[in-house]
Amino acid sequence: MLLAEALAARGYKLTRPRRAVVKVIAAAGTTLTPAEIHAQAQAHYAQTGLVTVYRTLDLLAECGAVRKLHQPDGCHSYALASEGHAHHVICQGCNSVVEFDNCDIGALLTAVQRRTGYKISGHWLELFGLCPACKIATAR
Amino acid sequence: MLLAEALAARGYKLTRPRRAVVKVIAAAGTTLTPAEIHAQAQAHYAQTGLVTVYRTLDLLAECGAVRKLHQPDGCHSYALASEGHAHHVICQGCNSVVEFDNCDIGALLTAVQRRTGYKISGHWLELFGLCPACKIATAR
DNA sequence: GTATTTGCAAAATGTTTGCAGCTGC
DNA sequence: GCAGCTGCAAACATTTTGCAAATAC
Repeated sequence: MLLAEALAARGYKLTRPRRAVVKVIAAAGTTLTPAEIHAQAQAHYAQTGLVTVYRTLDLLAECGAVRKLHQPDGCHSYALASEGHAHHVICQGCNSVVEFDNCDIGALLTAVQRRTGYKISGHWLELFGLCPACKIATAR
Repeated sequence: MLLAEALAARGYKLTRPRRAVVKVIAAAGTTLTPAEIHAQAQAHYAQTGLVTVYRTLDLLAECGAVRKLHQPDGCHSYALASEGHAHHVICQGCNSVVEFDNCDIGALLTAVQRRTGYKISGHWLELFGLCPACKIATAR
């Protein structure tokens, strides 16, 4: 389990509630809110507290193992993030997420830098749409 | 004042607090939180209530005249948005924003659609960096 | 004149903090 | 054994709602 290793590698203890949170996120394949993670984590370890979920999410985000996503209806969900630079595509039907890493917007960045005079150091890109399953369901 | 017209065109009344909010946003050139807007709006119309700021922001966002921005440290700020499809570049030094509209990521979208099988219907892109002034200030 | 809009107070929601006890290493 | 971690309760911040009074048109 990569997430767990990410924590251990940084000297964080692998406690039962952390394991539970990590399991839930790793297994999900969808965006999850802290409350959802909390509810599901209790299946793995019943005493898991919501506060610990928040704290663990902070930790995982800091390690880059998880990313906070920003959806039209709010900014309260998280998803697994793999190593390196990647972005997410989110299904608006079922919240499933997949990552993609071929984000070549270098030319765009250069153009914007020239036009605005800003020195651009980071960007944030998210795509929305329908996953194959929801695409079919909607077509009916 | 374009913002005000956007409201009037949709049959909304142009009340004093709404004018105040609109003035603040139009004059800002930076991202603003509801609380900041509220504070500044009171210079134009002292009784402006925070609740009305929230309601006016909803209205303006619905008209597309204003957009909610998502920054690393939170998702509580708004900025003026011009007509049509555009994105924002935000200065991490002073929160100034400028828009750009040459967002040609069509090739990227096609590639991601092919690779993931998702039907992509929207995207969200924001750039972060330093404005010319902050760039100079930082260089010292 | 009337429907819309307002501000206030209160409620709801989401997140963080303080702290005594528990647990992984 | 001890630092780090936990859950609880309470604090906190932000946003929403109910409602009577005020206002734009």
